[in-house]
Amino acid sequence: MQKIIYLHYKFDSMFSQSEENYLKAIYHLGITSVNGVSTNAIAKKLSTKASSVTDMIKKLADKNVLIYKKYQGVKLTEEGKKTAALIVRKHRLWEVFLVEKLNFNWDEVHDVAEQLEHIKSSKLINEIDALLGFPKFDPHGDPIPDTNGNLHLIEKKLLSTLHINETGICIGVKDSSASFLQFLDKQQIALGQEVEVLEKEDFDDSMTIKINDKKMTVSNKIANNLYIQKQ
Amino acid sequence: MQKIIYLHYKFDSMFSQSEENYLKAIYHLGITSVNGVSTNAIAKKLSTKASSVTDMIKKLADKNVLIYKKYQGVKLTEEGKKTAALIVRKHRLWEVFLVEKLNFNWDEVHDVAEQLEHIKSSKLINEIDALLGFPKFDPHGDPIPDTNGNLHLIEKKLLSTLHINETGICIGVKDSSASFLQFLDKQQIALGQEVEVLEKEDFDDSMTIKINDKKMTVSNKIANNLYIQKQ
DNA sequence: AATATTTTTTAGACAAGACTAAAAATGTTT
DNA sequence: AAACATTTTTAGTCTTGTCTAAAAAATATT
Repeated sequence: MQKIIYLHYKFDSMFSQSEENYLKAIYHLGITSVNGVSTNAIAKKLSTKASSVTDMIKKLADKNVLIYKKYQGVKLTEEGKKTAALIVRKHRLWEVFLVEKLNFNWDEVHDVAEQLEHIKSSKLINEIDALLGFPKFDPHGDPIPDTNGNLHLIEKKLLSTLHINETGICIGVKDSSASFLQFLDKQQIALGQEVEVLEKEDFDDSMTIKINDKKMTVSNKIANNLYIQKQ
Repeated sequence: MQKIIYLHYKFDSMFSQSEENYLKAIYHLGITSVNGVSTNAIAKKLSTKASSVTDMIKKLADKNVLIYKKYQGVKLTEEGKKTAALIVRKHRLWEVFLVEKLNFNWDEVHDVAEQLEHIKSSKLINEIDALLGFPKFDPHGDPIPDTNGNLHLIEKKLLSTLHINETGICIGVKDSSASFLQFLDKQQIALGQEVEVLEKEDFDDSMTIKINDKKMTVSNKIANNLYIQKQ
């Protein structure tokens, strides 16, 4: 008599930290494009070499989280998308936790969340979610995928695309580098504030806006990195 | 003209996850003995092979966190002790966090804390410490080292060493395996409860105690794993 | 003190993940 | 379509951390 043992491979997660980082990078890169994600794009995103990427995507293809045809780039499978989304979920929930509960500023959370996102415990992340009151967005305005990896996309435009007299609410940043976030802090620009476009300068694409009841001029680079929800 | 670059190796931590696990194991094993910690003891603690241990302790000796002489076992240096103590600090603070803030039971925290203890961010752990109100003990009654790695030892005895009519307070467990902790839960024995020894049985070293105003008989195995603070 | 046993170390191998350099495929020009 | 440029892959190497098997040292036993 022999007992059959069912291996529950999907118990929590079967991916190494490195594999998770690749999945997340491909997920982020693939979200915009309909085509496959190129080896070089992945290498650039992860600050690694194309040859290392080729090695890893072969491994991930064997694990059925992505489709790989030589020289054709890669595409995540449904399983791959879900796995990646759940890592993103963890990352963003930890960011909210750090800001809401531990007095981190929004420019300090990234590196720590980058580590915390790899902690394997579904109870842990669900309890964090509950502790925070099931937030739907992280401190940079990015949406938090639900427990199934689905995310509720919200309509948003870059500030730079608004026309004169249009108004909206500042709901996110495209560039979430510490330097940009610190710049916004200095200018007292924060998410949730109301914005109105007063003037646009053709010469350098700068624009004059009223934000938080203060009038100010922002460069195109700034306007290109602030997401606005149209009212 | 050449700029001199000072490398701040001590920034946060220069140890790999594996190195940290070895340091912690040696720290725990060395706390009791005055002699060095043997290769085999480390291998057993980490469920690895003696040959792997030899490799690693050579590397750690090169990094000046321990003293190693062939066939003589190892001893942590002051730097090694501090490094290890700070990992233990993180582990125990995370355990408190999980129990106090995330509804974990004391028998569920170990594996998750084992992962969380490797997160590198001094701000993170200090904020967790503050959020918890600077606790001095973890959920199993073990002391939490301070930011310098020092720990305040408290006088405690095993329940098994108490004599008839002696009383005390249950303040910790020696064995913190899930099965022992679940057993205590079932018996409604918890830290903080008052204990009085009513009877001791010479035959099997079991003892009858009054705990939490309930009379019960506990085996020697139990009494050997419960720490009592004498009143 | 000699032998047996246990512990520890060495030597060599392996897997994961990264790298360099060169080859192959694809894309772009003219 | 041929030549050039870019991207991607392959082949081989390296590091970290692990392992097995065998050798060496320390400890225990007779």
